[in-house]
Amino acid sequence: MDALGHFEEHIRSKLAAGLAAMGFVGEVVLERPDHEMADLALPCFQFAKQLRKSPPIIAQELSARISPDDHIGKVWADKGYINFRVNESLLSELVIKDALQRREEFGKGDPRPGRVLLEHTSVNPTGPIHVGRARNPLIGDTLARCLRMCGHDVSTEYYVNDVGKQVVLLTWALSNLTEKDVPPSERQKDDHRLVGYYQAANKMMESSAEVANDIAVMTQRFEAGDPEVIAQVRRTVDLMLDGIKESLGGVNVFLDRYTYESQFILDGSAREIVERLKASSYAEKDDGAYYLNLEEFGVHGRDTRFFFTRKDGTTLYTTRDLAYHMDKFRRADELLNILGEDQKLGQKQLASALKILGSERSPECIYYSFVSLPEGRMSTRKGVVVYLDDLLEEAVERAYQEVCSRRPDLDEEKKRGIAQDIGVGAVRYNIIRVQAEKQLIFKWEEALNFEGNSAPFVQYAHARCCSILRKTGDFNKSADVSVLTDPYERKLVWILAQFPEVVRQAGDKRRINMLPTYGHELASALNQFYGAVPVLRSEHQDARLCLVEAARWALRNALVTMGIAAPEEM
RNA sequence: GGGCGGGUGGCCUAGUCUGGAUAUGGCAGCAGCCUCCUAAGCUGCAGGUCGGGGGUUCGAAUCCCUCCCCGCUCGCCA
Repeated sequence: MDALGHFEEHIRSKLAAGLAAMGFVGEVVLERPDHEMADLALPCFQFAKQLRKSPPIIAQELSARISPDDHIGKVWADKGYINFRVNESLLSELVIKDALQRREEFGKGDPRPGRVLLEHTSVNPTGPIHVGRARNPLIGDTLARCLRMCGHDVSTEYYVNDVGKQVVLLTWALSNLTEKDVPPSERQKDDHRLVGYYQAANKMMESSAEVANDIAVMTQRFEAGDPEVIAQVRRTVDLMLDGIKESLGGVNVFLDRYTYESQFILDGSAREIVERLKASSYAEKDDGAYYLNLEEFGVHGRDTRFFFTRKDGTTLYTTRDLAYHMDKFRRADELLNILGEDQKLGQKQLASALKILGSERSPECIYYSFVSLPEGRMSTRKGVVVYLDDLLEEAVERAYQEVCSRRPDLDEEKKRGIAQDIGVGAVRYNIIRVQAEKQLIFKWEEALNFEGNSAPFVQYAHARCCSILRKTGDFNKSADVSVLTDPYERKLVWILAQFPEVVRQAGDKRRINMLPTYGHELASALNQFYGAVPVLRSEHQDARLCLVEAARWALRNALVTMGIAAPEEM
């Protein structure tokens, strides 16, 4: 248990004992009021009925039963509440010691059992990744980092859709068209370059029966499991995927594994799923195509029919996805999927089908709303689109301009490095800070915000800590921190103490937007302390340096958990 | 039409699961602060029917009902 947890537990048990003595049986749930008001509090209204006394009197009597001790600094009753201030010296000592000793491990939870497989991104490899879908890798990667910080064993995975008309069409385009047939691409990266081929082939297929036939034949061969065509498509997809991987790497997203959809055709597992489903009592047939009737799974109306073969007997995306999930369950204990909100029905059907297949487990899904533009939904086809590459490039460039104007003293390489950290951080932070279900409209001025509630704000606080620490050299790391009694110091310690719990909750509740919220709060407390309390050449220099270093680790670890670099100067 | 998700000052947002004291911050606006550890900062001011209505409760942004608005979705596509 972290330091703060001990305090809470201590106070809770004292309260429970006190209430029991007064005749109350039940649960005691503490609250965290505004820090100005109290550290911890218990509203006493809930006990009024059972104890037949008014809340202020209960609070009064209960507070009289509890006296300050090594954990409790102060206890008092106020307006029906019983308030606590913890023993600040002890809290400071425990929290600061914890941070200084555990350093990059500060905030990390104890190892938890079970393997977690987190699938994210999985965007179709038919074009560069755009901001509309960029929430997926950023939420997925941040959640993976957060869960690891919580102590989970996590691996991340991208499901590559290398099956279907779209990728066959693209493959056809690459072997039948040349550079002359397509408009020049703005970027030489393959994922951008290939879009022209895809669009040109699409047009040709519409206007030429011969081309359409070529592609249809190719698609049939693919679906029949022709290894040659599958391999050819795979090469095309890999070209596109390399571009996507590069974009992801640009925002610090790296996946542990890429699983190709075609695998489940080649190894026969999709076929096996078909046979097993056909044998189930839910299977029905319409014009030769098989489906599951999911009426009794709470899927109503027209959605109750969940097709798993075409009338020609070939498998569908959903069939392969089932095979994939069965495969994932063999490799992990817990499955997490990050999905666009358009996947909800499909996932409900998939979960039902998994039950029919005899799986007791189903994946846990986290859905996000697409990022749209002020003019509407993003679409590569319509040209209303902002690519992740463009956003990142712009963010890094803007950051570079800022660094140049603020820090002309730095050398070029350093300025570029800091600009990179800031640009990437700003992009990640701005997407992560909003809860996933909320619809988000992309605005350049917000995405490129370097002030206020932004990554650079948190990074700057970290750089400030580093700057102080750099100037001082060695100091007494076991200095007596009980001298840190200034309100700014106490506030900072209090927020520092929440860090382990914030990480835990962000992971357990799958609400990673708690991380930026906390990061901003922590950075803000550090900045206020910085402005109000001198550290260097002050009377409590060593104690304050300990606090600064503890804050430095918390800021750094919070940033790293968000996949954002913690530059030492900026 | 059905299902799911969102609606919090001009704009963005936390809090909603687990009801509790004056609703969290940011942006934009206004007024201040760099002879002192980096002003990407700090301080102050101004700005709110928590979509509307009803209910439950000592107490509702939070729970229940209802209505409104926005998004997604309802393929033998992937």
